[in-house]
Amino acid sequence: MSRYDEDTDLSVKALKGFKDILPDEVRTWQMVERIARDIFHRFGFSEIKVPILEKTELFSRSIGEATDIVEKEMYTFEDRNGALITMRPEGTASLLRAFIEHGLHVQRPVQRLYTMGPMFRHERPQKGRLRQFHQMSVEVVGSENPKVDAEVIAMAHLLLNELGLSVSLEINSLGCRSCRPLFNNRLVEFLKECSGRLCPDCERRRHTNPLRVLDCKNENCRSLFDKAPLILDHLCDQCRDHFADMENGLKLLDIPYLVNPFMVRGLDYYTRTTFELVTDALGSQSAVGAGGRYDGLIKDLGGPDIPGIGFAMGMERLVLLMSQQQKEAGATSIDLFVAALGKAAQETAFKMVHGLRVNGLQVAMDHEGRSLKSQMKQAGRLNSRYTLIIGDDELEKGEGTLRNMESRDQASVSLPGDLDEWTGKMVEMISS
RNA sequence: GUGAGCGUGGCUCAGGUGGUUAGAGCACCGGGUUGUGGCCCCGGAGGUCGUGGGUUCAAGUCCCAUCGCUCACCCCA
Repeated sequence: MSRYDEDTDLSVKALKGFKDILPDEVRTWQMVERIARDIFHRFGFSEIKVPILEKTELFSRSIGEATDIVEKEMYTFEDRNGALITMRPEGTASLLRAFIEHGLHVQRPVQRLYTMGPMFRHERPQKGRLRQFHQMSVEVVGSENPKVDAEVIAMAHLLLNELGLSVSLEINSLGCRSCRPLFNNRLVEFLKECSGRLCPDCERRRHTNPLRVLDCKNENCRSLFDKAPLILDHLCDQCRDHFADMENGLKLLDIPYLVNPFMVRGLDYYTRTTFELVTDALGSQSAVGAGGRYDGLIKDLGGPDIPGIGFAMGMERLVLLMSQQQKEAGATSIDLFVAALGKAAQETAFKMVHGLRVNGLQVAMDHEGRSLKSQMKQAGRLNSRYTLIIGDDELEKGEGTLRNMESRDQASVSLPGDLDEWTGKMVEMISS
């Protein structure tokens, strides 16, 4: 559109990277959310709802000042009072902020929480990546036991499983604040030796974020990294034991996994265990879920010095996989369609339909005065189990025709003398 | 921020080297069955071809610009 038309064209479209989720697709979303909540509850998690807007500082302090997310992807602006605020780019920071603010750690030594909702990052949209996207964010706060890591990973794995999706699990450890810096130094030295033979991106990352270099996709770089130092070989004793215990936990639960020593995370706060649930079915967006441990984060945010672990799952990516693997939610159906012919019948039907809805049935009718054939069509389209046909003849006789749409059997049913009594009978008849 | 591809009715797409009223399938509405669905048949409504400009006697069809969408890089769930 030219600028001229932007002025005259009154149609407004959604922002780039912002999507409407239409009813057909929402059904799959609801299914995913229902199954997820069910599983989270089985594992003892409680839902928490947190705001979408936070002080910008929350994210720069947790995610990391130098990360791409904070540096160039956040929706940040001044509110009307001049306060610098940001639309959350991820869920963990907000959840932990709430955790700290309300002192939840004193209620229970170990807390299991999850939240779901929209996140915002100003990136160039592509397959499986939007500017407003949705995540489930799951966190266990207060335990550094590696069994908890394994348990959380097992839960994420189970969720994918129950959704009928096949993805693979990759794990790694990033070490802690005492062993990671040592490894980092060694890596920087190694990369210095490689200088000149790395791809331009790696040459840049070598300085900005050395760890990132390790998961470069460039073939040439990868071959160079055959001899690169691996974090797993440089873990301190405690981290090595922690990783081994976590692995053991996965084995005890029969969770298949792959150790990927090149896996890194885009958020600075991760320590020790990290993991990703990956697929090759989403184009370049391979991770449907990812997470890890963040043992110093809560303290950094002004809370008590307690550890935590969690993960996020991308709802859009889950739903995309669901449709690709033909796991979408099936068609919906209703209990009854009332086909009324003529004005008097429509008025009676109007009352009946409301009475049935009040009593819990899913009921539809047509108000446009269409032909019976047309109304039957609507009933079929709505997947109605029954259709009640009422014309002027039926009104006079005091009997309607109830058609079982699947078996095509029809029977006479009396029309309401007393509406409440009749409604009760209908509900019973149709529910059985 | 960089690169590539695409932009025709609600949706999916046809429309060789420019030439009379722009097509199909799905969806929608009506009819065939004077009061009965999912199949079938018939009919109907709905687009001026993203937008602007240019070339030409003539452009959806060529050129330029612009907007938008998509995918990829980067990064990430």
